[in-house]
Amino acid sequence: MLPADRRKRVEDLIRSHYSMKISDLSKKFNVSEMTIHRDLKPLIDEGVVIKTFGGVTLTRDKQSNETISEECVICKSSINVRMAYRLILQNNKIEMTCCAHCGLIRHRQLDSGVIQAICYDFFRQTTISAHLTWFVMNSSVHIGCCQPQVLTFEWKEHAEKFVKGFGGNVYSFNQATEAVLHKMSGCHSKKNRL
Amino acid sequence: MLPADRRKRVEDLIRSHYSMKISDLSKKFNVSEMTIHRDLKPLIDEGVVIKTFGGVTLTRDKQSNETISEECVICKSSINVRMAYRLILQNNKIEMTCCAHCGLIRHRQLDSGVIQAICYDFFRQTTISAHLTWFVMNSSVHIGCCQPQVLTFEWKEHAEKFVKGFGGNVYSFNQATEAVLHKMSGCHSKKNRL
DNA sequence: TAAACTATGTGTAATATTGTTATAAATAAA
DNA sequence: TTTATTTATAACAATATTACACATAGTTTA
Repeated sequence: MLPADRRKRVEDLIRSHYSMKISDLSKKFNVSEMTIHRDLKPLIDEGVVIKTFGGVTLTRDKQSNETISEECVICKSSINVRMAYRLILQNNKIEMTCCAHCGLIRHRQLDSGVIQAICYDFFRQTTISAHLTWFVMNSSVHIGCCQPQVLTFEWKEHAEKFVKGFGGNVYSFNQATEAVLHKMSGCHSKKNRL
Repeated sequence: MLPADRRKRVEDLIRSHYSMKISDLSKKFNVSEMTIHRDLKPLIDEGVVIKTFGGVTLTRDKQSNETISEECVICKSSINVRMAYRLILQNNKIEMTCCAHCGLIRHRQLDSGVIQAICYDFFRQTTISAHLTWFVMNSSVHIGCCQPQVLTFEWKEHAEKFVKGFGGNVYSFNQATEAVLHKMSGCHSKKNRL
């Protein structure tokens, strides 16, 4: 491998891993650690990485880089923003659940403690106030989040057409809350996520 | 072999391999390394390639690689990963388009330069090889990406049920490629994104 | 034919890369 | 704390690569 290619790949590796050990990079490319140190020199000068004892780290702010993976307050699984349900509380805190299923449960739990709740259109990912959202349950599509699955739509038309294709029922906010609680026989199944 | 032919082939080799070692080129064409250096001179002056110690590298790919650009290579809009279409190229580079619409166009452009292409299930966001994907066009749902809109599904059943609810047609990879090109009357509309 | 030009190879000095060593610094262990 | 281990840095040497000058062979042109 050409030196230039190795240097590029070293940089790519650090960028994708956030931090790397010098010894690992040395083994990976089958060169001495001194060579890795030398490969790193320009990146350090540019301010791209900083050296730690035994390794290198991206200088970029860790927070802004890593996906601050929050977990669902109900089922504790990691959250895919696309399906998320957000609850804005009286104490100005914001809670997030992995999907409308957990969201409706949490919403019912906190009840009047919730000032506002928002979810996202399943198709277009637009933001919708939960009270104006159309919920689809019992369809034949399984996204891989919680069961019974609850999908959210901004437009009733979309929800109804979805049901036409994939089965299930369309609910308003209040109907959906009741339906979820009714369906749940006391337990909450935590499924694998994407 | 005529010098001019060799020079052409040297350039082609670099273009297809992204980077090459001077020593390998020298052996391949049975000329001295000095001759290869001289063959490279005009390419360097043109800015097509740059020399690294022991080899040459394409300059343009370095650009697209350094600025890991998250914009669609076709329509230049920012990319929502959910809809993205990824093209893995022969030179190990990866290109990304904002949606299957742009993806199919790019795939057709590069043709055999594409080793593999992947897209994501519209519902579950699972990864699918483009050749095995089912494409839905002309449905009544508009996501806000490019028109004519192309949605991608892993399962034919999902695609068909989607069409049942939202109209449109289901296409295989080859059919979709043709359909997109046929629909496009020579222009590519750049639409607002989410 | 002779001059001019092109293509190519060779030799050499300058430069780049790399690994090894020794020494200093940082960290871990006692 | 002190000691041991690991890592970093600098200096050196070996090797690889490059750029340049020059020589040679072939081709074109007047």
